Amino acid sequence: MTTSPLSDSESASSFDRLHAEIRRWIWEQQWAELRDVQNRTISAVLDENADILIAASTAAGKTEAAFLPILTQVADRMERGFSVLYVSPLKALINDQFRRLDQLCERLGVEVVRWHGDASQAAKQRARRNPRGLILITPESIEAMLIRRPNDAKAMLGSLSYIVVDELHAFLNGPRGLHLSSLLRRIDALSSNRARRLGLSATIGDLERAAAWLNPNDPSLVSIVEAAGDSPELRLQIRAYTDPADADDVDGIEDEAKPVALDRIADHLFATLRGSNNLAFAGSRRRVEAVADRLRTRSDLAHVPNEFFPHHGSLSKELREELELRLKQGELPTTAVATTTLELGIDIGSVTSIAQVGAPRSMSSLRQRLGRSGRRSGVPAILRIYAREQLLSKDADPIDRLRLDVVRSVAAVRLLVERFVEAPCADAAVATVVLHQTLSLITQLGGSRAEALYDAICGIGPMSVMTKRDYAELLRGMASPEHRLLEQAPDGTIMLGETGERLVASRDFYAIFSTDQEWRLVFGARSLGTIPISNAVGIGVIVTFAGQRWRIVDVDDRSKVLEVQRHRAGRIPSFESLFIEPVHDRLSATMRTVLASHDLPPYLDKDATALLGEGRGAYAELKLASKSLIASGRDTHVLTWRGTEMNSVLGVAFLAAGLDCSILDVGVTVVDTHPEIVCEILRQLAAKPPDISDIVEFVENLQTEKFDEMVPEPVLRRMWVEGHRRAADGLAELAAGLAGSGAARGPQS
DNA sequence: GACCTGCTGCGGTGTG
Repeated sequence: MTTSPLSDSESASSFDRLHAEIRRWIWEQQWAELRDVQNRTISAVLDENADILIAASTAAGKTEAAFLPILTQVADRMERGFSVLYVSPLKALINDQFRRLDQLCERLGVEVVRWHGDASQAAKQRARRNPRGLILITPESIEAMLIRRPNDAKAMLGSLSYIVVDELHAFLNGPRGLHLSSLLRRIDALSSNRARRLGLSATIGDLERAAAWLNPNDPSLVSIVEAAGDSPELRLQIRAYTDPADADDVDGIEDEAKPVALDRIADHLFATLRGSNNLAFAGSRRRVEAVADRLRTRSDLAHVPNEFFPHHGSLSKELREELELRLKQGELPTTAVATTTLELGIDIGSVTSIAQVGAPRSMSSLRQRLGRSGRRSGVPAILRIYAREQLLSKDADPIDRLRLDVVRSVAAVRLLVERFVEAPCADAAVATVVLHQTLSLITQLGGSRAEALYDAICGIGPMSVMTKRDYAELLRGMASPEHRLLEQAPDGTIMLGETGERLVASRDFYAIFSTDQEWRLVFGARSLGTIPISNAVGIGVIVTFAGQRWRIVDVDDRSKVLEVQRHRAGRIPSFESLFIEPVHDRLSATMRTVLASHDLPPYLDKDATALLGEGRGAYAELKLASKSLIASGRDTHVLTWRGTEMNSVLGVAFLAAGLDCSILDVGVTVVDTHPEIVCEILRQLAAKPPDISDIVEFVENLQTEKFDEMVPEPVLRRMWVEGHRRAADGLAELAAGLAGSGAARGPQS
């Protein structure tokens, strides 16, 4: 405590500019020095007046970087109302940050309040009466505050100095980001001075887009503080495993008579990961359960304590928190088998290695996962990818012969080394969010006019893709006798209609995403978690869940509770979903590069090396370097080597031409159609590309978001067009290339 | 052939 914690003069100068009490606090923490991100953010906050985007990898000290200078500026503020609004996508993260900030803030005499659904009502009430200092809140709680207590909201949020958005990358895609972006605009409207915005983010693919999210008025005014990547040494291996050709359920529970790839993957995980802390990412909840079950069985057979536990969104909070605590304390070796639940910022400490079951599909996810390993300096990050392929019969489909799971694993490693991360993409949720925000804003204001509503919600930012004409049509649909969401007074004021009142009053209104109804599994007094309502249940049915096996002993259909007891045998419940995680153009293109090259990466095991060789052999034999169409039985595969977005648009163009098709990761399969015909269609697409407003008529599943069923169909179609325009613009060029390279002969064509 | 996230206000009962 006697020595200065700072080494160079630049640090010293930014350190010296912090509040005296904060400097004392830093000394007491015994920090050796301020990190680079922290120094640069302190200057940006104190010297400039712009919004700030802080992009740095996990555990780089972003929170302190933002809050040390912010607290320096607001510590002595006397004005009523909160000074700083901190928004987080997770309640758990709010609790973590509260623990980190509370002690420092107390020293400064700055109040901090946690404001989310599980936070103390009494503390919220106190803060409502005397709003001061920091408020840590979720988007949904902002929504509730604005519509339930609009007057209090103005007193609390009407004089903010700063808005800090944590995990900004989590808001760049999808409806929740659009929702928050609208809420922040509504907060701006409560105040005469716009609060400065700071975004804290993991490494992201497109800093410009993130800056535009933060400040849609003028992205060029956003200062970007990007941490120099100090990536640790990476040790990696790609291992491959093969399922039998006749396996009917490769993610089911173990059957000794019919072993599948997952059994041998579990053997290797058990032998390699036991005794240390690790994360194994298995993709789906069903596969997480399947892997955790196999690992527990192996522990039982070896008469050793089990140290492998499942972690996913359907497990009860208690079970998840027990596991998170066990990982963080690090006293017992622990491996969590997880979906994406352990990617975001929850504090679980550092782990020895990362296992990835199945080839990665998203580079930003892969990087985020890898960031959990090798966080101490001098310790390497370790990644093992377990690719799964099928034993092929003589008449196998040519696509399967390409060994795309091994190839995608190798491609992902290449992109990891190149530091590629996907940029955020356009999404389909604009109409749902505009409808939701229209109801919400009318409630907040107690009625409004169409023009004012349009300007407030769609005037600027991502929702501006909706035109005034679309908005008028949306309002008419909302007011129609079918929906009765809105009514219009004789003077033109728009108010809530009968159904609108009921919708806004319900507890389910605040969140912009919907959740399916579920069964809750209860063992004695303990809640284990939930499974979708679609699972067939009955007394005597055996399920595998939370890494153990259970027999259903009672079904309460009214409260949707299943009472269970422990059991030996088991079946894994299904968590069905219609959508598949999209693949980016660059990953598909890199897969082709991998197939076309001849290097044998040293990090492949024997089987992966052999399978990569097989895939390359098939690629050469099918002449795919020059050909794009492969006949397969009565079908034709069209290999675009593009991502999911482009393949979807091409698929819709085939539908419009009267052909059935399905979407692949690297192309499209046209069903019951000869390559010559497909080639002819492609030539037509190249010569006279269809208007996207015409082919959208062939898209069937337009209603994908929470309130879409109340949006007029023509509006949904126009929003789809806006979201796919970029891909559609490239359709003619793609089709010309594909038609020009013609057809390869498949084995049985 | 996918994943994740969130929630008000009231009335009832129990406790110090």
